[in-house]
Amino acid sequence: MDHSELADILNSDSDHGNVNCEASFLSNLSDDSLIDYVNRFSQEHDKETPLEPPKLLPPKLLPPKQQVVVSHVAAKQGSAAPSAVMTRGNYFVNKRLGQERQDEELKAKYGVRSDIFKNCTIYINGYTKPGRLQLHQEIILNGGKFLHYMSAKGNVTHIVASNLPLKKRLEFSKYKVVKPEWIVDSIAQRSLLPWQDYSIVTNTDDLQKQLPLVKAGRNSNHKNQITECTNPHFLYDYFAHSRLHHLSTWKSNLRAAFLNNYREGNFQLPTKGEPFEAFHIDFDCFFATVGFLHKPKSIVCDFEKDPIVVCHGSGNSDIASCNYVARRYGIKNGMWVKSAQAMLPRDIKLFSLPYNFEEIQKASDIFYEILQSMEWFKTVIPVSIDEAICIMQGSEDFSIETICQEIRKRIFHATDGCTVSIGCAPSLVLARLALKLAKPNGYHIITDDEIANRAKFWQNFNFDDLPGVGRSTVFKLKDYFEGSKNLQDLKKNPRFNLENMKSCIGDKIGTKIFLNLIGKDDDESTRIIFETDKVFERKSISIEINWGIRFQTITEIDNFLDICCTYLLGKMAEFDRLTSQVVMKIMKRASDAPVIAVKYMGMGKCDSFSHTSRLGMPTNDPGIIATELKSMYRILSCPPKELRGLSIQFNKLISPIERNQTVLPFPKIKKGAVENIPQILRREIDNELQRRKIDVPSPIKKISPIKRTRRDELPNTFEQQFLDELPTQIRAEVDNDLRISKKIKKSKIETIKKNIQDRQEIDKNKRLHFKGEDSIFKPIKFQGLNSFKDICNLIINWIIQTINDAGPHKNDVRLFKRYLVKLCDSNRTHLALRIARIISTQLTLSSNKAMDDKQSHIGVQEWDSILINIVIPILNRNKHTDQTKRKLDIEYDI
DNA sequence: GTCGGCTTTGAG
DNA sequence: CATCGCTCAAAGCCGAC
Repeated sequence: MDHSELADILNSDSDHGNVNCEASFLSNLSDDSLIDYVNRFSQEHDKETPLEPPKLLPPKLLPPKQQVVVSHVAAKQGSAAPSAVMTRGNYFVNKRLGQERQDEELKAKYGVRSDIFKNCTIYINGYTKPGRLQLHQEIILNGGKFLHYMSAKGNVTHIVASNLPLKKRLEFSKYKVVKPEWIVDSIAQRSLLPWQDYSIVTNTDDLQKQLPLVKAGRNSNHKNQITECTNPHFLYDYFAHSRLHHLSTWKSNLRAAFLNNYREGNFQLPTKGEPFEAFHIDFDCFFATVGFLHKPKSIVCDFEKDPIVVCHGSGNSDIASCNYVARRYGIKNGMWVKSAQAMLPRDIKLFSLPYNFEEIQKASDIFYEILQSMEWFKTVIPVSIDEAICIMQGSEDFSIETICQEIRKRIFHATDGCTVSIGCAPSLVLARLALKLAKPNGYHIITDDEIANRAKFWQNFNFDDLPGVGRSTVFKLKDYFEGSKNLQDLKKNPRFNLENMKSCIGDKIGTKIFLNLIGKDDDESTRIIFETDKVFERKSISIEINWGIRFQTITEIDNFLDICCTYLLGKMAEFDRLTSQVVMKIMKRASDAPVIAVKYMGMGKCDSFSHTSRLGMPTNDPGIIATELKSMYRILSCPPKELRGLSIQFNKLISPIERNQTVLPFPKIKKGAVENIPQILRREIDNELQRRKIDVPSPIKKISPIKRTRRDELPNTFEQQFLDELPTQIRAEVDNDLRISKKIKKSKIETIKKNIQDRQEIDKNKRLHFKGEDSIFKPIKFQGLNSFKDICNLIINWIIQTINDAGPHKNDVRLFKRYLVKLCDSNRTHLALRIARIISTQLTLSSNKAMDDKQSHIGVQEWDSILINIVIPILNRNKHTDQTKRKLDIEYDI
C-alpha cells in the first residue's frame, strides 16, 4: 500500500484550513484521473478501507515513432497499393517474388549500412520491442537474412524474442534465443555483440524449474500413471495429453501466424463485393489417419477394412477420431469407446490407436505450406489444424476441378498418405455442404447457383450440417417444425419463413439459416474472408481444466491457482496485453452425483458457479491477480473436495501502450461516490469538481437490493443477496417457460414441467451449497455482529476511539485476535487481510496527524504493535503460497 | 431503446 | 489398467437507466 501520496495530502491538515497541498494534488490530475479518484472512494468505501488514493499512472511519454519505419511502410504501400491499378496478374507476381524482392528493394532504397549480421539468419518470435517491422528492416539493412516462418528453422542462426512463453522455450532450447536489444546494441556499437549476453534463457536450472517437463512430472515407476493435480507438473502433463487443448492452441497459433503474415504485407485480403470461389478443405478423419500412418508396430490393422479409433483408454475414453469403416457402424467422434464397441457386431474388433500430436502437427504444417504456395488462392484462412478455407477471386487458367485434383494429389504425396476432401462453391455455406458431400476422399464442386433450389440437394443434409446449428438449435427446430427430418423438409414446411425462424431460434441465427437455405452467406460469416484481421484479433485469454481435479485442501487449490495464473500471464505476455477483468468459473460436484465419477478422473455431473471481478485498472501483476483469484475462489465457496473443474478468463485486454493513451476506467462519476468521500477531503474535491464543471450525479434515492456483482462484494452479503434473489429467479424462469409454452403444443408441457423441476433442483442445490453443513460459509460472529461490513465499521470506530488515547483494552484485543484466527482457519484469510488494511490505513492517518501535533500517542504505538505482532503473524501463519506472501509483504512493507 | 454484464451455444 | 471433458467468440437474455 503506497501511502506517500496520501501522506502528502493529509500533511496539509485540512482541519486547519490549509488546502494548498490538496488543491495542487488535485489540480495536477487530468479530468479522467480526477473522476477515477473520486469514484475510487465509493469502491474503497465498500471495501471498508476508507482512505486509499488510487494508484495514478505516471505520465509516460510514448516512445517516438521511428521515422524510418513510418516511411518504410508508406513506401511499401505506395509501391504496391493503389488497388485500382493492382491487377490479379501483378498481385501474383508480387507474391511469387515475395519477401526476398522486398528486402532487395529495401536495400536499394535506404542503402546497406553495414554487414554486422552477415552470417545471421534471424527469426522473430511473437511481439517484440522494437516491433517486428523495425527489427526486420534493421536486420536487412545491416547485412542479415530475415526468416518469416519457423518451418525452415533448420537454417535459423538466431531467434529474437522479448517474451518467450514457456512452451516455446523448450521448443527453441537448442537455438540461440536473444532479446531484441542484441540487435539494437549491435547496430549502435557497429559490431556483432556476443549473443550470450542477450540470451533470453538466463539459467538452465531455472528453465527446468519454470518449465515442468512432461517426463520430469511423471511418476517414473509407472509409465502410465497420471500426474495428480497437486503435483506442480500436473497442468503441463495434462495439457500434453489433451486433444482439446491441442486443438485450441493450434488454432490460436494458426490465427496468430496468419495475422503476422498479413501485417508483414505479404498479401491482401480479398476484395469485398466481388464474387469469390471458396475451397473448403479438410483432412479425412485426420487424427485416425495420422495415427494409422504412424501406428505402433504391435498393432496390426487394415485402414480400409477395420474400424479404427484414436483414444487414450478403453472404457469411458473419448474417441477423438474414427475412420470411415467405424463410421459405417454408427460410431462417431466424441463417443466413448465403450459405446462404440457396443455398436459393433460381436465378431468385429475395434482397434484403438494412440494420439500422435507431433505427427499431426507435421502433417498440418505440410498442408498449410502447400496451400499457401498455390498461387491461385488470394488467401488461405485457417479454420483449424486440419481445415482451411481458400478463397479465389477472378478467373484462373486452370479449372476448379484441376485445382482440386492438384491439391489432393500434392497433399497425399507430401504427407505419405493423408487424404483431404474439398468442397467448392461461391459461398461459404455451400462450400461447407459440398465438403460434406465430397467426404471421404473426394471433392465436390457446386457451380450452378440454381442448385441451391433443387430439392435433391437439400435432402442430403441434416439440420446440424448447417454451420452454427448444434444440439440445442436442432432441438428447437425439430420442435417448431415438427416432422421435418432434413433441410429439404424444413424448406418445404408451411411454417418456414423468416419471422418464424427468428422467433424459433433467435434473430441472428434465424436470419443466418434462412439465408443459408437459399445458398447465401450472412454478412457476419463473410467477415472471415474480407475482415480476417479483425475477426482473428484476440479479445480474451483463458484456461480451463475439467479433468483430474481432485483436491483435499484450500492450500492445494491456492497453489494450483498460482500455476494457472502464471500460465495465463505467460500467455498474456506473449500477446503483450494487460487485463482488467477476471472471471472464475468452477464446476462443483452435483449433490446427487457420485463422489467417484463414472469416467476416471472425470468431472461427472456438476453445478457451475461463476464470479466476475473488475480489477479497476489493467494489470499483469502476478501478486494482484493471484490474490484476486484466491479471493474469488473463496467467494465461490466450494469445499475443496467437491471441486471438479476450474476455469479462469482474462477479459478486456489492452496493450500497455493503449493503457497510457486511453481514458481510465470509470470515466464518469458514479452515483453516491461523492457521498462516500471522507469529510476531510470532501470540500477540496467538491471545489475542484466545480472548478472543472464536472457533473456530480445526485445521490441514489434507493439502493437496489438485487444483484450486485462488484468485486468488493462481501461473502455474507453476497450470500444474502443470492438467497433474496432466488424466488424472483425461479419466478422469472417459470414466467419465461410459460411464455414459451404458449408457442408450443400442449404435449410439450410435460417437458417444460420437467425443466422447471430440474431448475428448482439446481437452485435447491445451490441453496444447500451456501447453507448446508459442508458450507465453508457460515458467518463468524464478532461482538454479536454477523455481517462483515458491520464488523468492519465496529473495528474502525474502535480504532478511532482508542488510537489517540492509551490504545485498546487487553481483553478486547484478545477477543479480536480470536476472531482473526477463526477467520483464517475457516479459509477467510482475505477478510482478515481487509481488516489488516483497515488498521494500516487508520495508523497512517493517525501518525500523520501525530507528526503535525509533534506528539505521539501511546495508542498509535499500541495499534502498530497489534498489526505487526498479532495480525500479520496470523495472516502469515495461514500457509500462504508464494505469490500471496509476496503481496502481503508488499502491503505491509515488512 | 440502448448499454453492459452474464449465460448459452457452437466450433474443431 | 483407468484417462487427459479446451478455448475462443458470438449471440441471447436480462436488468439498469
